[in-house]
Amino acid sequence: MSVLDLSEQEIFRRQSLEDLRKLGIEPYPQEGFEINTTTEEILANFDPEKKNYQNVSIAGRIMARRIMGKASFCELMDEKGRIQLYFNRDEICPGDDKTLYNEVFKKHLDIGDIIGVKGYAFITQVGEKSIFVKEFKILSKSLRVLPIVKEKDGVVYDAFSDPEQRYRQRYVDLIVNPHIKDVFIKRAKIIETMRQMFNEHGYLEVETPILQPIPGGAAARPFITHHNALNIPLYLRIANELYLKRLIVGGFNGVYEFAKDFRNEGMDRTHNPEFTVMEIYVAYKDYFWMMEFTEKMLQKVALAIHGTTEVPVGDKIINFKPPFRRLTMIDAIKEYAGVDITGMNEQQLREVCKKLDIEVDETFGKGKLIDEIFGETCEEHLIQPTFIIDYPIEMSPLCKRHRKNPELTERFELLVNGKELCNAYTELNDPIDQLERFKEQLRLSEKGDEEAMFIDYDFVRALEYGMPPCAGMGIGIDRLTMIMTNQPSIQDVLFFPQMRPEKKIERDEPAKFIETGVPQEWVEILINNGFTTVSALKNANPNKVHQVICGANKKLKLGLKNPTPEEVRQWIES
RNA sequence: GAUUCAGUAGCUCAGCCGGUAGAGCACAUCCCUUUUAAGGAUGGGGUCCUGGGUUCGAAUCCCAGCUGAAUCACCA
Repeated sequence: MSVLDLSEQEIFRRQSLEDLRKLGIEPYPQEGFEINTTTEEILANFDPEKKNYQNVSIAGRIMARRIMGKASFCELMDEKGRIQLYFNRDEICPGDDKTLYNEVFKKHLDIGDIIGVKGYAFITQVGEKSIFVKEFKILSKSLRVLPIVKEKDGVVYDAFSDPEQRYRQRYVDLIVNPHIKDVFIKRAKIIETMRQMFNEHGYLEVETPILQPIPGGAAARPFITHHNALNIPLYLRIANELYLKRLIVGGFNGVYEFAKDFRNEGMDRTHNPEFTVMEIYVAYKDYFWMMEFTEKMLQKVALAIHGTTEVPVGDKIINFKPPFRRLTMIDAIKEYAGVDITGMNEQQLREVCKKLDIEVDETFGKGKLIDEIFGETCEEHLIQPTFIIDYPIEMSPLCKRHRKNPELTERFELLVNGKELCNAYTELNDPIDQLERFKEQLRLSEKGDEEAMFIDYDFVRALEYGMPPCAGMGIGIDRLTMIMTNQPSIQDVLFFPQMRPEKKIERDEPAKFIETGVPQEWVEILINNGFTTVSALKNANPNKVHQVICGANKKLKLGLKNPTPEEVRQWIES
């Protein structure tokens, strides 16, 4: 990296780094730094009358500096919060040599540097709990300038708010917007709460393949990759359902997995190509049992995060207190679209769509038509948690037929805030029916449905050995976190959401320019004026190049002797 | 994929009926012994996203592109 690529401030910081080394101070020391408390504990518990916290050792990042002659204040931020540090020249440097304060502290420390300090807690004249620093140690020098966010009386100044930069450089976001951490702490708590509940029931947490030869268990386009040693294609899983059910065949009564799934589809506020789903399968249960289990689970999660079942989401309050409303899909359509679709055939359903002004495709079968009607007319109304039950059979190839109506399946989805949160079935364990359903999917696929499922013969074989009756449920952890933390976008509940790659500027070494005949003094000027590669220079108009570099020479007052246009032509044509 | 908006200093943004590029914070030098969005003085720092066009002259107007955001559409 050339010095010209650095901002002035970055150059100053690199200079400080050198100066520190010259003073015998290693800016990146090997040894650790013992800490014995946190900013949070001191601020919460320090009491001058008790004379506690008189020997503290803490470490963190410098987030603000106020220097005034012999005394200075810094703000130190650790994982838990910020506390003010008080530096006094004669305390830091008791002898005659004031270098440590005047040079090291005042000149070579910057906002963003990580330091360790030892000292005692006290209260300043203005009444702020602070640390009186007796010693400090540089633990890591920061060479980049942090965006500085200031705050007074709850008003934030110069917030670091550009979403692109926040997501691309999440580490900076977490430093300067520490409240972002809360979302992720809550996310971990949500998962912990669920895991604890499952374990109490005696269910086993398992891991199943992410690289799968057949991407099964859902309808979605997969990511494809290749295994060299076996010379076969492999898919990143779109779901783990079929593997978990194999384990139920194998004799476990309950298995669950927090799984990263991958789908090669669009990205938006509620979709990221990789996302987390929790799936759980419990033997000898049906979907009614699973609804109650799901209600209890969500109630526990809401209580763990909010201490109440009432959760604020946007301008709404969502109440996770069981029991949740249960509504069949047909009744939902009756209620919100005002149409009774009971017993309708495909043609009649098409007419309903037309009447309701719902766009449909020729390839849609009955199931998809009903799903469209439901999606268009009902979803947005289902704000409070609502189980939508008994889906048409065409949409649910892994779900058991309804015990009373063979056109339907024993499936429920839980809708919250107008969005699907959970999906669950009484699982299909009839191997012959399962094979038929897979074959129907194959027909849909041949008809052009890109998301129709593949046939997994090994899974059918497993069912042929016998799977106990079983209920299964999947829940989107990212969406659950969005609801529980009141975040409108999936990007805000993922540390590192998928982004387009950053544009890289191609660049040749200066030596390559010199090889083609460009005098050394002009190389950086060319690079800085957009001719970053030799080939870019070769493709340029010689007159333009001449004008640009002569212009730069004049503008930057470099005092170089301008080359003749003929010389420039030779660089380019050589 | 469609529409709208945005891209100017390290950060937040102003300038946009064309005429030498601005502020606050941050940074540098100096002053200041308890300050707190510390303060005072001085100073440095910009391919005004990129490429074309109009023009004597473009950050500003026009066209195209890139990147991002919002809304909508699509997607179990």
